[in-house]
Amino acid sequence: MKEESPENLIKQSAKRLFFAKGLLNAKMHEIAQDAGINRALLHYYFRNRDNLFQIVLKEAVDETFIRMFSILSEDIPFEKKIESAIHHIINCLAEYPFIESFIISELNKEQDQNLTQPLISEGKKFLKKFLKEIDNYIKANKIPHITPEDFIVNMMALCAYPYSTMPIVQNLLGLTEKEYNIFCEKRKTMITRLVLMKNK
Amino acid sequence: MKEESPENLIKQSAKRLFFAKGLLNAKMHEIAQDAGINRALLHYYFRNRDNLFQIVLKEAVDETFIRMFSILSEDIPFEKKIESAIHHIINCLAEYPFIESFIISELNKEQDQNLTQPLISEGKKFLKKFLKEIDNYIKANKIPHITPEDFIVNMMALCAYPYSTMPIVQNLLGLTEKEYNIFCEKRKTMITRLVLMKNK
Amino acid sequence: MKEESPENLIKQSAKRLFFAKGLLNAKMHEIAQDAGINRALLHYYFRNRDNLFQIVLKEAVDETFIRMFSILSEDIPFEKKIESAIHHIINCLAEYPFIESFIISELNKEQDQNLTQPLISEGKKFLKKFLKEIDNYIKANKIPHITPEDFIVNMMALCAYPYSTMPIVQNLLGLTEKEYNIFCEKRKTMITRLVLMKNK
Amino acid sequence: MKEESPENLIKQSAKRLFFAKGLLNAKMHEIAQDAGINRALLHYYFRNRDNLFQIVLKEAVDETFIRMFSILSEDIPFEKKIESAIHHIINCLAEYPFIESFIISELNKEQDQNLTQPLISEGKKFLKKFLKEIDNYIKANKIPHITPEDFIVNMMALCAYPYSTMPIVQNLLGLTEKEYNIFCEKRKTMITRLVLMKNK
DNA sequence: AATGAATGAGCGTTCATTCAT
DNA sequence: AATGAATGAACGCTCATTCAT
Repeated sequence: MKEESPENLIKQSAKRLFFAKGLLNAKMHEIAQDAGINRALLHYYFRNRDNLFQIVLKEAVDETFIRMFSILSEDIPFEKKIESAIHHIINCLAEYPFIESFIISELNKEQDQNLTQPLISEGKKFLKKFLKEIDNYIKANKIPHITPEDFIVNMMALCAYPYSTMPIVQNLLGLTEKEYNIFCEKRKTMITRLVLMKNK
Repeated sequence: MKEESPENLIKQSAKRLFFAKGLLNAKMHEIAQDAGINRALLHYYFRNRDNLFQIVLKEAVDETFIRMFSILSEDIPFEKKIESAIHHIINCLAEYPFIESFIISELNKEQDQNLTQPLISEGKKFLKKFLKEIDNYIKANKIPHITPEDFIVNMMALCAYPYSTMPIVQNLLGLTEKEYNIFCEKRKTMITRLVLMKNK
Repeated sequence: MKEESPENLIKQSAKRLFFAKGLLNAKMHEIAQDAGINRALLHYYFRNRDNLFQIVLKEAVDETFIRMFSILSEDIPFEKKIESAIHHIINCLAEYPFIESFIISELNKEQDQNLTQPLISEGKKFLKKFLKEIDNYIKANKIPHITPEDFIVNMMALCAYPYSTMPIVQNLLGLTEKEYNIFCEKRKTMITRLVLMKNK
Repeated sequence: MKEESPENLIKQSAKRLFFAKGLLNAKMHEIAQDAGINRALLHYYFRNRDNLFQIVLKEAVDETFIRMFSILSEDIPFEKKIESAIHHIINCLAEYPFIESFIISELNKEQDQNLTQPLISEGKKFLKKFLKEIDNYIKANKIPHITPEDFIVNMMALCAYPYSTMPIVQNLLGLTEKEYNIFCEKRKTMITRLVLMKNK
């Protein structure tokens, strides 16, 4: 497999620590250790910390959010798209539960906003069209009290929250990691019904 | 006022940086600077970083989550309690949007689990009773496809998500800080209706 | 004495290593060690390496070269000024033999030219007037084959060379450090006579 | 041509960076890059940095200083020899202006004194004889106030100084690189007259 | 109570050097 | 002979913490 190359090993380790284990401030030496390589080799391949950030973040954002925008922009029935997007986003979050936390945490450091520039600009472009589409659905189905903005925030919230809060909620509910993943997985259909108001 | 004491100034600054501004890894010197005092004085009052963490975290957890448990344990009609809790949690998050992110981020460092010990144990005790109460409500109102666990996760998710993701979502929706706060505020009633399935 | 303050100790050590011992690339830890203090304290007082460079270099340049410009700009007889300047520059070089080497070495790294900006601009302004003064002297005394530019380069060369090359020349001439300093000191009058062409 | 061999390419690059461009602390990677070869190949041919130093330094010292000793030891009229030596040393310095700076800089690091051992021992042997020859010339021509030691230091100083200080002096005099080289070149005859006291 | 000064541990990064091919 | 990959040692710098006053 091509996965064995040091570049990929490093990127996998970085993603695992940043996005999967939630070590938002993982040290270079931790990443190197996780990848089973020397600290200096990390710089040999990725120059510096920021560069490694940008690369793994871009890949992860493309796979999850940009892909979600793409799914929701397809020319298929609205309800189908929503279901598909919910499945996609939950599948992604099951792999990288802390990706949103990481992005937010980086943003709050207020350094190079460039990191999320693509995500924001792509997202705005996408939203402009999509909010209208939601509005049509809301009116057509006479869904009360919910704005298009609420609709999309609700959808994301219901998907993402149990992942980003996993360390606490899993514990509170007294579930094993496996059981908790099943719990989150089952929510796919529940969330779809809830946001589309198909409560029968 | 008691607020002027250095202890309180420091705690306020720590909470502001950690929970309000989302600087999850704020440096001691930043906190001292924000409080307008000397870096060494910080250690004089709070010994070390971890100790400061514990103290401000305990206070914040008591004010938000323990208080929420308390509200939801009161002996008043279920729907009233839910509405009250939603108001409470959103009010708290409006002040400290990143408190959950902070807790999770600290937990992922896997050091002293003691930090959230009280939150977890209190929470488990509370949940044991409350999940049954939800179950009763679900059956009584014939709400389909939703488990008690879903019910509470949904409630929290719909409240918390727009706060923890504020830096992105506010930007994506093209709202000012003020407009975004109003947007979140308005969600109170929407969320109440949604989780209680009062869609009329 | 005020010399005992850590700032001054550090600056003295930096000057000693850079300008006196000729360790043009002295490490921060060497300077700290020479000053008898902690490595981190160096940054406490001088922020970073470049800042320390700038400060000690500016002080040394002001004391030696800017002062020389000042002496040679005084309104006293030409021959007196030359004699005075030669004494001044040799006295300075006796303390910091490698100051010129340091400046050149830094310049060749081609980073912040700002370091020597003041020296250059002050020097140009000074030279414009002074070259004319030399020209008058050359013509008045009918000194043959020497341009004003040669005159000043010769003067500096005769003073500076034995200092910048001390480690070799002292050894070649088989002199102790003390003897070599006396040798250089004695050159003051010889150089004065030579550049002024007073060979009687 | 033999010049194309990697060894020679590397040596040329090292000399260019060390002696011509004045990058006294040029990195191995800069030398390799300048030579258009791999960083590892540099070690293949020259083992380590110190070894490369020794080799290029020995070659340069032989070409300039040992050769100068040789010229000044020839059995021809004193004044002829001086003139010839001045021409030789200035020609050498025009190619490698910073060779003396490099030697001194290395010496000040106080590691292997072996580097300049040959230069020193050859020089001492040469000087022993030559100082007497100068002394004879001084007495024969009744040159006042100048010792044989001064004589030779003056000669070297007047030749070398404008080269080692080129980055500053060229700038101060407001000359282009070409103009400055001509300026230094013209000094040959002036220096010859000055040290031999032929001021007519 | 309050502060400037001081320190040790650690982090990101560079660099000469070596290894494997 | 030649090169990409890999490593250990060191360097500049930061930061939490302590000391002295």
